[in-house]
Amino acid sequence: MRESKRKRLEAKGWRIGSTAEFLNLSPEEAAYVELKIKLASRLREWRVRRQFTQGDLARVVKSSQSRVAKMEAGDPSVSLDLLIRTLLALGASSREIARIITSRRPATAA
Amino acid sequence: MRESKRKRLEAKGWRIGSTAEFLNLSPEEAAYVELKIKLASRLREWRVRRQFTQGDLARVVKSSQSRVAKMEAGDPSVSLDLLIRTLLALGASSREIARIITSRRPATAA
DNA sequence: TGACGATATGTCGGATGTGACATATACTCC
DNA sequence: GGAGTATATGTCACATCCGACATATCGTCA
Repeated sequence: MRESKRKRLEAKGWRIGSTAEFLNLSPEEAAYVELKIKLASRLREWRVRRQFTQGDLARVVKSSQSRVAKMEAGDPSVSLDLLIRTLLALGASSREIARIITSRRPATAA
Repeated sequence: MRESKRKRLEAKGWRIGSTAEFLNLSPEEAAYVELKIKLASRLREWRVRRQFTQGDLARVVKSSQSRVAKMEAGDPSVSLDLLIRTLLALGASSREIARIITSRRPATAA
C-alpha cells in the first residue's frame, strides 16, 4: 500500500525526496527524524520476518495495534523512547540498537 | 562531589555495584537505564570539556539548569528522547550517538 | 462485486515528561 | 565563618505521549 501510494503520488507529478528536504527541518531535527525512521523500519522488519501481525506485536510489547502502526510509520506522536524501549523489549541489545542507528536508511520505507 | 559522596558511602560499608543489580530490573529495563546513563555521562563530559556550566548548556539547548542537572544524573523524569535530542542539538551525529551507546559504561559516573 | 483480515488514521482520557522556579547543598576563596 | 558560584533536589502548570477504541482504507480471494 505504501508502495502504491508512492506510485500514485509520483504519477501526479510529485517527486519523492528526503523528509528533511520537504519539510524544512534544522539539522538536528532532521537527524532526529532520521533516527526515528531507522528504528521504525527495523521494527517493521523484525515483525514481518517473524510473520507477526501488528496486533501480535502489540500483545508482546503490551501496546495496541494502532500504536504499533504509528511506531512503524514514525508518527510524530511516537517518541524515540518508545521505539527503543520496544526494540529492547523484543530482545535487541544496545549494540544492535547502535547498529540500527548507524545503518544507512532504507531507500523506501518498510 | 560525586566522588566524595561515593567515598563516604563506601566508608559506611556500602558496595557500589550496577544499578540493575541493586534495584531488581528486568533485562530490558536494565538495558534502558544503562543507555540513559551512558548518554547522560557523555553529555556531562561534553559540557565539562567545554568548560560550560549547567546554566550555559541549558541556554544553548533552551532548557533550564535544573533539567540539565537531571539529565546528567539520568533522573527518571528524563527520557531517552530528551537526552538524544540534546546531544543532537549539540552537534552530535547519529554515528556518535551510536558510539556512545556501544561504549562501555564509565566506571564511576561523570 | 463483497467479505474478510491486516494496516492506517483520528480521537480521547489519563499518564509521563518538560521548563521554570525556589531552595538546599556543595565547593572555592577570602 | 561568610559571600559567591555551581550543582542537586523538590515542586508545579502545562505540554506531549501513550494505550485504547472506533473507523477508514488496503489487499486478497472467491
